[in-house]
Amino acid sequence: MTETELSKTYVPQEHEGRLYAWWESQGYFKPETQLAHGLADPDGARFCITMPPPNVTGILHLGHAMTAALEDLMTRYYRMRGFETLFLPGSDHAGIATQNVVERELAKEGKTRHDLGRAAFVANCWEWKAKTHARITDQHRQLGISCDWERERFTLDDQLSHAVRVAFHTLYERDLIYRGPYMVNWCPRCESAISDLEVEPEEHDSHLWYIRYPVVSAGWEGPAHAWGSGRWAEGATQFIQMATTRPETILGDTGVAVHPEDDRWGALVGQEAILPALERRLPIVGDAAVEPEFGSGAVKVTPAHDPTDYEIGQRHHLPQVNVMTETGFMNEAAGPYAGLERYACRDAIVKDFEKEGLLVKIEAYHHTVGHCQRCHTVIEPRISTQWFVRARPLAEKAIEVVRTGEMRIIPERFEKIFFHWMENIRDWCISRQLWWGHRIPVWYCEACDHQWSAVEEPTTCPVCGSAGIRQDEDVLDTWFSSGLWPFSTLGWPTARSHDLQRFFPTDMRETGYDILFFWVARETMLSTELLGRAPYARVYLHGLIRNESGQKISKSMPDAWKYDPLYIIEEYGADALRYTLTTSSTPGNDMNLDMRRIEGARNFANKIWQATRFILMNLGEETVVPLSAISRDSLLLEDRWILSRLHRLSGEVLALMESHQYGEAGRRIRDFLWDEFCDWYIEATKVRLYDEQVDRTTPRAVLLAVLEQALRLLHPFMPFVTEALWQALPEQARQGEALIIAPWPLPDARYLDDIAEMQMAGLMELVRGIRNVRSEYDVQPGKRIAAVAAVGELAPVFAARRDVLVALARLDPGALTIVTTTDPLEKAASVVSGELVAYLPLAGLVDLEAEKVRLAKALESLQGRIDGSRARLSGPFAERAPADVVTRERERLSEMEAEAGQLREQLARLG
RNA sequence: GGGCGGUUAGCUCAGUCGGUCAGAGCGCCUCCUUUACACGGAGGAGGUCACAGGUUCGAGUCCUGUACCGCCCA
Repeated sequence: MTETELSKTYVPQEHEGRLYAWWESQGYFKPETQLAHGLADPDGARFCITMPPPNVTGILHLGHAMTAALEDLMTRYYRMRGFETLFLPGSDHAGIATQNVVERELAKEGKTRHDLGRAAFVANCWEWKAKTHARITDQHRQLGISCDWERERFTLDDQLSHAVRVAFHTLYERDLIYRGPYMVNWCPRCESAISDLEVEPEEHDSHLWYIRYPVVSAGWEGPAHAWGSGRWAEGATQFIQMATTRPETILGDTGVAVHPEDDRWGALVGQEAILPALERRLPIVGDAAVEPEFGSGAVKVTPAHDPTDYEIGQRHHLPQVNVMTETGFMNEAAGPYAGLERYACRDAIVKDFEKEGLLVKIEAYHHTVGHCQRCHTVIEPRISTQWFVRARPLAEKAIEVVRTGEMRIIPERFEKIFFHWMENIRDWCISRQLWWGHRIPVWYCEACDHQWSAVEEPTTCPVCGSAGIRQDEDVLDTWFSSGLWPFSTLGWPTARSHDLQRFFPTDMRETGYDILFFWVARETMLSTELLGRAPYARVYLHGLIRNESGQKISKSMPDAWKYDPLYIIEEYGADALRYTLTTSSTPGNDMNLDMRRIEGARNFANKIWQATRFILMNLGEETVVPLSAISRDSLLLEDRWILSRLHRLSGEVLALMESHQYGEAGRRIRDFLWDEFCDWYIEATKVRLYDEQVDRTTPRAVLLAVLEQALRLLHPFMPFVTEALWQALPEQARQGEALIIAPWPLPDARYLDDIAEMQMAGLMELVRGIRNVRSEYDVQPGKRIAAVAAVGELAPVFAARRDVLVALARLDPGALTIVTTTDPLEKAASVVSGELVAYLPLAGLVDLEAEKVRLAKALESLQGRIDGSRARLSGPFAERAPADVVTRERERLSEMEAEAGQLREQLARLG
């Protein structure tokens, strides 16, 4: 796979598809291939990431792209480092979400899942999964991720389902899973329980209804007239007043509670109120949980429909009366309101209270209401028999692995958040009244009532032998199966599975901080409990991606299409998107994605494309000589400089990658390639490349070597363009058959050259100064001008590279004098940089007055800095600051003083 | 109510042992179609690093408080 010619600009679409197909067909994404090529040692270091499985409900968004970009960045880095690397992809069945989507599709045909029956409905879900899964996979391929598709997993795969059963069974046997009737969060639309985490609190403007119930007294034993007659409470002499945000729950009231020491109501404790409409007798109880400050100081108690009331009810043995159906309608217990939808009932009951004179007032009230994360329906607290995981013992182990550092979270501050959540954890409701998912592996015997959990499908009751057994109808929370992901995907519970032994515990979990509790916490708890180890060594959390105005990107936004990863890839290329995502933010912080940054990244890809084109078209006819075959003596200043800079960069990038500072690493690589390699080194080599009289082998070798190594450094950030360019390089300039499996460039200290860097810095400073003066005097860009450079001990160095100076500063080669020192020239503009000076006798162009002003201004600003530096050095700084810092400051001062001296001299000359 | 994050050039963002750190990209101004690149090159303008204290020889960088924005938990 080689190319002979590069197109005029980089067109991502021409390369991405074919390169990805080629990589995949060559098996480069597989650890086995690395071993077969001798690129990794089966007993050596390894690196493994399991991909956070996307939901099969829809399409990938930028958050997924972020995850994919970062994971693949790490994967490619470690693969090149020679670690045996596995990036394992997969997807998630997303119980509620998928079921909702499929139900919505059915609803279009006017059907419900009950019309189809369980088996047919699940079959429908599988069809949906097949479609969306294909789309998601295609998107991941377009992003260019190098995951091992042959190891792809899905949470409902046989093996993973087996893992779920083993996990459930194990926890069940350890008494870490139990079943019972408790207050849960119920979604009336999903008709299922959901966990605490799946409830999203949201603020609402609502009302506080102040109502009153008549209290039984000597003169009034109860209503004598029908509810709705307007005379229901006639004759009552005493009322207890309270406030509620949910009038429909009145029908489930089984008591009234007041604070025992409340002045207003305390005396009523022990008496009874009559529940309007239903005429149930409600004991008035004293309970310290009642806040005397809130509302009227008395509260109605609805144990079956409110968590707090549930507690109060438990304390005072109040009955639990459920007045609603699973779908949020009032049931027969609601008496005259049975059959009404819960909010219709609210309106009706308020109206009736008003009619009966029991509505005291209505106040506007702002409060938070829980909503279903998946369908946004208002959650109804409900007593329901569900399965739970005892979270506390699991949480303790999860806390432990983070405390000991076995698992570290990046950024570190999330460890505190993790601890806080774990320390206050509540039992996890894991049963869902759905059809799409892992059915709970518990069976009940009709004959003897035995209940047991099993891994293998039983046919008879193990106690009485009856064949009359039935499996629990419910399915498990999706997060229960995804909580097993880092090991179920590697073969657990088969302990001797090769992948499990080789790759577990895994090395990295990359995901958004928004699912730290949902997923990372569950994975950690299940892994520590079931395998006794943290599931991974590191958790790297990225932030949320918003649009450039900081708004959360949602499907309903009119310009949502602009933030579709596929659209961005089509428009700018996958590399541009990936580079932007990996270099524009820091872990744990949200990011406002600005398309201009993506455009800049695209431009960068094109820039290195152009640089490579330039190099390739200047290689000449002769065979390319690799840098290793070039004598060190033939390296000139700029060669030594760029090689030194490259190896310094390699060292910095290595340190940054190892400390997970990927963004900074990517930016440094860009800065090197664009600002140093392209703007200075390539420009400097033109002197030699365009001269047939000189040695062109050396610059060609250096250009190729530096480019090749820089492409390797950049590859994890921009895999496609770097591979495309690398393939275009002559074989002598690269090792191996593909950049994706090329060795990671490690710094070589032999190339570090402080002297060359210092000398080149001087040359560059002088060139910048000359360009500046040219610009200020409006010298035509093409015009070559004369110069006298007085550069002290650098004179021989500059003299040796005078061609470079001439080319970069556009000097007249016949009129350049390089000397150690010289008297200032008259009628010349001067350039001063430290001790280096250049005089530009711009005949006819130099306005002496303007030049004086210009130099005086420069001197003034310099003098300010000199004064500051002197003041520091004469103060306590000189004694208290570290020696090297003081030394550096002294050097800086003397350099500035030298420069000031030069400026004064020149000013004096100008009069 | 508790906790956390953010506030750096017009815009989007970097700045991890406190000492050329005041930066990048885009935008803006001037010039340039020079045989890699106008998805470009050269030069330039632009910020009291939210505010107030404190620690220190020295603070965008550490501490305390305040304001505004946002998030999480209860």
